[in-house]
Amino acid sequence: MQPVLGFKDNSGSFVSQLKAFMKEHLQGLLEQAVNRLKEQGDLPSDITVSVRVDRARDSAHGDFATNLALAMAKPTGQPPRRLAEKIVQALPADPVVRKVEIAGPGFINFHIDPAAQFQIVRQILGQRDRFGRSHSGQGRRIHIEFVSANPTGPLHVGHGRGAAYGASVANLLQAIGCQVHREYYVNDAGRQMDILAVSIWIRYLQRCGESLPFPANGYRGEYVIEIADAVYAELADGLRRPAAEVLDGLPEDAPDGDKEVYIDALIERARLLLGKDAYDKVFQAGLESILADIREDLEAFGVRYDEWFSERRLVHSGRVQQALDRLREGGWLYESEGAIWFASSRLGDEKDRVVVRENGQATYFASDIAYHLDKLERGFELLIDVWGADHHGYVPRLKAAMQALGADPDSLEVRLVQFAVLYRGKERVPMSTRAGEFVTLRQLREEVGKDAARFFYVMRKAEQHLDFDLKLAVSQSNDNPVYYVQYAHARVCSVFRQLEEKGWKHDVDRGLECLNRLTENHEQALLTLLARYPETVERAARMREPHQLTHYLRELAAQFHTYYNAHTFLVEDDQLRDARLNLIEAVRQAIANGLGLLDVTAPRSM
RNA sequence: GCGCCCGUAGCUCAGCUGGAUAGAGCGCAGGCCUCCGGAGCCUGAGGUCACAGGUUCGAAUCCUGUCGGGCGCGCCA
Repeated sequence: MQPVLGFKDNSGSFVSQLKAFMKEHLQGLLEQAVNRLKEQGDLPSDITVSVRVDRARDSAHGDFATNLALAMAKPTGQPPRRLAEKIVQALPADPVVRKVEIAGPGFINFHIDPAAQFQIVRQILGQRDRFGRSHSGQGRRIHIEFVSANPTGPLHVGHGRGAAYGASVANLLQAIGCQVHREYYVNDAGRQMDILAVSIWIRYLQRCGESLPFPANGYRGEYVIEIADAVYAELADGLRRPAAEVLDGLPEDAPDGDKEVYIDALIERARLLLGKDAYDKVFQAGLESILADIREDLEAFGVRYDEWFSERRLVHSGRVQQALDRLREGGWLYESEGAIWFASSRLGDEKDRVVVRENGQATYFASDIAYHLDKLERGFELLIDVWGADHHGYVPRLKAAMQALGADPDSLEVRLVQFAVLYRGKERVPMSTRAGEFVTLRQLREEVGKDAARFFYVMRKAEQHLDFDLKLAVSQSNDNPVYYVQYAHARVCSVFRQLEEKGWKHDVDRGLECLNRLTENHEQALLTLLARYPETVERAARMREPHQLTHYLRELAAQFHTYYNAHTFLVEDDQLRDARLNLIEAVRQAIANGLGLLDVTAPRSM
């Protein structure tokens, strides 16, 4: 492997490409300086400091800066500027560091040798699609669960953000060398599924010609009718029962009665009249059809899972019972008012929670505890759950459960995603989930396309409310960030097509040898920006903030467009030309890699 | 009432876990340009970082309180 930077580390071997972040290199130098001062007795040997190097915001402050001296001033009782002087004196000589300055209250500013900046181009062209990936995650096994919408209907736009966010975070973690397991928890065991089954059956009966009302609490979507039709096509009148028998003696439905009581009674009636096998057939038809739809939808959205985990399987395997037993052994369960409670308030929750209802049925929370225990037992070190922000009240109880089961509460990390509000220009798009008239994720995708949807969804911090402008997302203008970034990529490709038309050839090696021809301000700016890509991926992954990557890509694209407008790449001077082509090819590669992590395509032409 | 999240330029938002003169895009004002790919480029105005205290060398960032907005607070999932 060719060294990226021409410096050597302590052991005298070349610093490997993957570790060759300038920041880390400077940190190393500073640590050496501190150690040297400790040996000399200029610093107390028991002092521990974490050396941090940041990029300078202002180029007048050089390229990198550290506040080390400021941070050490207090513990050592020495004035920061004096400390800074000592540190600078103790700093080992290094070829890439051109100048070190002390500024302001005691900052140490590093000026990097411009020649070292060129090496990023060599690195990118060498690493190609591996550029920006690292091993800092050390193969840590991470489980990430996201979307996990009930399979009672198609995904809507509210799920879209969780999907885009979860998938991007998963990609980022994988990029820094974590072993990531993506999972969808299929809630196929709860009462909601029975409501779906019964909704389908009623539609089916209507299809058969029975005249009976649709339950107020049933699922009203068009898809329910389609599933009912499919059942009818397969079984004809096989599941038909007279309306009078179905409705006989049922309690009053809303508005006069209680719709919850009514639907539960209707479920019981369906079970009774159909028998277990036939009822399961309807249930299964609904589940399979909707799950298939969700899968296909997500697939087209660029989201893939390693596993679709069935709640029903979990329940049938006895895992819920096991989890409850374990809690009981730990003394966390007690009985009250006929129900069994988990004493979560002892672990920070605001009140205790029911795990087994008065009617003997385990709650959703109980199976969720079992599910998370199962994840841990599968050997994952970190569990990341991505939830809608409306579920935030649920976090303390699940954390409490983790703790009661003997797990480190930090092994569960819940990421809350705020809702997105859709706009068309200035106009807000109405989204009423209740009436079944919601905007589906599929509709969104059809309107703005997968790429724009994925990008827009993660453009903001997850905990920030998102205004999603559909009109902007489809516009072919520089105001549209996706278009702007993709366009930069296509533009590079276009330059290479132009090159061919002119009958010239791109000599990469010659370009690499002539990188020092890249002396323009625009070129220098691009080089520093490119060098920031790996750090950006690293930080975005560590902080679970894909929006940092979208912002970076926008910046890189903007810088490229500026460069494009200021300078001609296809010049007669072939050395300069090849150097510039290498630079823009590096830009293209960084954009392609970044977009790839967001599952957004990088088009060669638009 | 309690809890979680948010409050930064006219608008939409960044701000690298406490650093130097708080940034970008759009919009606005002025001036150039027609170039490899669709209009671009440069300059400028615009801020009490919601408010008030506190922590310290140093706060948009951390702590407390107040105000404003969003969302939760089931033996639903």
